Amino acid sequence: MERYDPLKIEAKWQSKWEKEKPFKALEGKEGDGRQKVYLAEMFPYPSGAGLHVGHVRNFTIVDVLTRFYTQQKCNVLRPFGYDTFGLPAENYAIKTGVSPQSATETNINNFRKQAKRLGYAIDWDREINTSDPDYYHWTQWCFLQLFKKGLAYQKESYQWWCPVDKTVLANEQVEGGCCWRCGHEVEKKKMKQWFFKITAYADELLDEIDSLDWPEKIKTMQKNWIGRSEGAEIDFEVKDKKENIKVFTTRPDTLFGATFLVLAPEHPKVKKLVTEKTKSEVEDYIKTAVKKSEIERQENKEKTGVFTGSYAINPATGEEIPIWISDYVLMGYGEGAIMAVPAHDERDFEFAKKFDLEVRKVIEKSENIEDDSLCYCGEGELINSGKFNGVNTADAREGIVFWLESQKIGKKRVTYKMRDWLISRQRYWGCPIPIAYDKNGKPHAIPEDQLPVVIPEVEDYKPDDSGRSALAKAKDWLKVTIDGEEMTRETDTLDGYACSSWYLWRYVSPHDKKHAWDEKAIKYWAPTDIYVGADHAVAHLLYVRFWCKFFADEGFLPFREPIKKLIYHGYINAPDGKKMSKSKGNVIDPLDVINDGYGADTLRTYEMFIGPIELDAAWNPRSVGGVYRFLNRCWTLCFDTEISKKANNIVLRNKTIKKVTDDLHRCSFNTAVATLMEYVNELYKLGAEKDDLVALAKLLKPFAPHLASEMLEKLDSDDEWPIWDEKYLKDETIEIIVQVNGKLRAKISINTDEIDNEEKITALALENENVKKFAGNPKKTIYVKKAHLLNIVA
RNA sequence: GCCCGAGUGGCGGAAUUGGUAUACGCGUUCGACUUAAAAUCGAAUGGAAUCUUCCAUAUGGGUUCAAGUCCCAUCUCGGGCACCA
Repeated sequence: MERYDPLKIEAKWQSKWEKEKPFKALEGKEGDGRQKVYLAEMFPYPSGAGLHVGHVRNFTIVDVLTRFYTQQKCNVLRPFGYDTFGLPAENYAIKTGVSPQSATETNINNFRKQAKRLGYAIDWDREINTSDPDYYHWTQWCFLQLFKKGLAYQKESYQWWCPVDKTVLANEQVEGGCCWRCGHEVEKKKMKQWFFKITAYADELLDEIDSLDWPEKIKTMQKNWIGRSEGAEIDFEVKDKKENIKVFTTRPDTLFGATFLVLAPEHPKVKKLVTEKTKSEVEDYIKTAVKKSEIERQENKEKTGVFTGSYAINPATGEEIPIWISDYVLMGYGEGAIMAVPAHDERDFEFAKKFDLEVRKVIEKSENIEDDSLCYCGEGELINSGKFNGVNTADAREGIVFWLESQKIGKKRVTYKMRDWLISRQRYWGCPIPIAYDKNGKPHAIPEDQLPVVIPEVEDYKPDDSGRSALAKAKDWLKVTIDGEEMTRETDTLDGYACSSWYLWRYVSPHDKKHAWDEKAIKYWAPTDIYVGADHAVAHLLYVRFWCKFFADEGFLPFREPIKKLIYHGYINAPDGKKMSKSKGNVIDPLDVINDGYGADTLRTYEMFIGPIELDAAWNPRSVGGVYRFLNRCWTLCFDTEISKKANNIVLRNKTIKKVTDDLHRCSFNTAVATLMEYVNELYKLGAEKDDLVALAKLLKPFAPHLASEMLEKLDSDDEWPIWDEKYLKDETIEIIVQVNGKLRAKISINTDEIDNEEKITALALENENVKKFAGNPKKTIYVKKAHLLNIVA
């Protein structure tokens, strides 16, 4: 018998697949009558290091499902692409002078080669690359649609700025006060920047989350990120000035307890509130507050602030209350101003204590609540609140807002934590924003027939502190004529997340020269049925939903949610349980595992067996060997004719088919592999007939496609997914579990057709010696047919 | 601080709807084959008592005929958010 030689058979099948392209999605009539299934992974950033084991987990999940549905004769779309814009290629260019264009090409070629070495069932004719002008042409087109509708707009404001990468960052890209790419502390810088108005879809993004077949964890994270809260907007008149201050509060019921106002240091009205006496102190405070980094703010939550010198009138009490400024009030949320109710808000309480401001209690908590703190934030009955005395807080929230509305000094208001999406980047290696400015600095869209705006070649990729990208150095490129008028191009590029916000739709018609996506193809294939990834819970996965809703509104997409089912898998860590990293030297290279002789089938099957898909897992080299032994046993079973002998395993076979099929439907890959291992172990003991081996090869194919193909060839069989027959799922006899008071005391065997004969089963159980010992005096019996179990209560 | 998860042998984990806890794999031990080793095949493997029993699913309580699974409290770990008014 020939030995199992994975490297040899994998080369054979891979070259066959390369030639015959069996994974091409069927188009037109060919696909008729078949169920369409559109699967994708979050496409990779092709780094110079090549595939890592995390990619392999990601791609293999998609591959197992792709093959599972393909074997069921579905019409499957499983494309592949590369997310190529970004800092690493640009930083590499700055360091080495190798252009990002050329480094990207090298890396893509390597990624493609490695993905092919893993035997993935990819439709290679649909490859996309976000830095290809044929692709970003349409990213720019998407931008222009948003621009036309006012959903891409410019705003001058304080933004996160990374002093190392010399670019602004979105809120989602600042992690713990540091740049998500280089880890350096970020600063605030006042700049005019481009934004996408994602907040226009806040409610819909929130409301439709519950309908998605996504992990709860991700749904909760998105809900928290959107952070909807209901409350009121209230006008406070400024004493002796023709000015008023709007505040947002979720607790209008506490209005009578508002003893001062606090404005964010960046609040535009601060200038008008200062007096000769307070001016210099206020200006100093603003200067330090703006300079303060996020880290400093987090580390030191001690309240700081200054009095502006002005007073406002509390509309409920008519009293004068001082107006302060403090950095604990954030400009980006609500109105950037609050009414402080120190008796019923922790933060206001701290501030009042520090600056010796009045604390006025307006809520009496009910007696059964144990809370001795001076600041009570719960519910209760109003006191010191004029005509609202005695009203409970929940009713008062309605009542006071109603009163404010009648006085025209306030109204109901909903706010969100989510901000608009900052998309300008002062970097070279990104999609140019298709905008030009006229002499007055007014932005104009580059006409659609002049797209794509191609990235110009430059000599020096280095960004600087000018706040403009290296594109500004391409002097000729900067000039553009629109409608006969000479203009200057925008030099910012788009956040990479913009490029990945629509690629799932490009895949349906990747070579379309006239449209971002083809109308017919999108109707047939999209939305994506299963999307697999390990990151981007809020950023990418929220942006795709936002663009989907926008393009649905514009009539370009016939659906409002882009991803039906999301599989969010865990990371693979080093054998020591720590994150793999070059500096720690604990990186497992998947290509090494293959080339060490294990082959791609073992690697794939191992990563599916490593543990539940949603959890992190640690690499275990010995377990890789265990999976290799399993595949070896499959080989032996099929090719060693001495072991294969006539046997009757029809029940075992049908049970296995059902279990593996069910497990794949619920994405329980580790137990599917375990079931196949059990099956093989049983066949070793019982002997196998041809049908057993055919079933094995077909069920194994999603995990180990090369080996399974070799087996199917030898067995002269197609690969159509096997179907179990209900009538073969039952053995002739059934084991009944007999418990006494819930404890196992005996097992009795009956004929399967006696399963409903509770009387006989009970009688048999009570005859059992061991049962008699424990249940001499049975009170009642409970028979659970479904569980094959009889419990005797004694 | 707030919001989610999770805690099962020496290890990774299984138990899908409340119904035989520890599937499968690793490791370990023994045996077969071999001059020998590797590979392969077979057997055993939660703990304690020792022949069928007791104790075990982070800890303490509860509901139930029956709890890893449900409820309450506590501890530990992981993730997310973090002055969002």
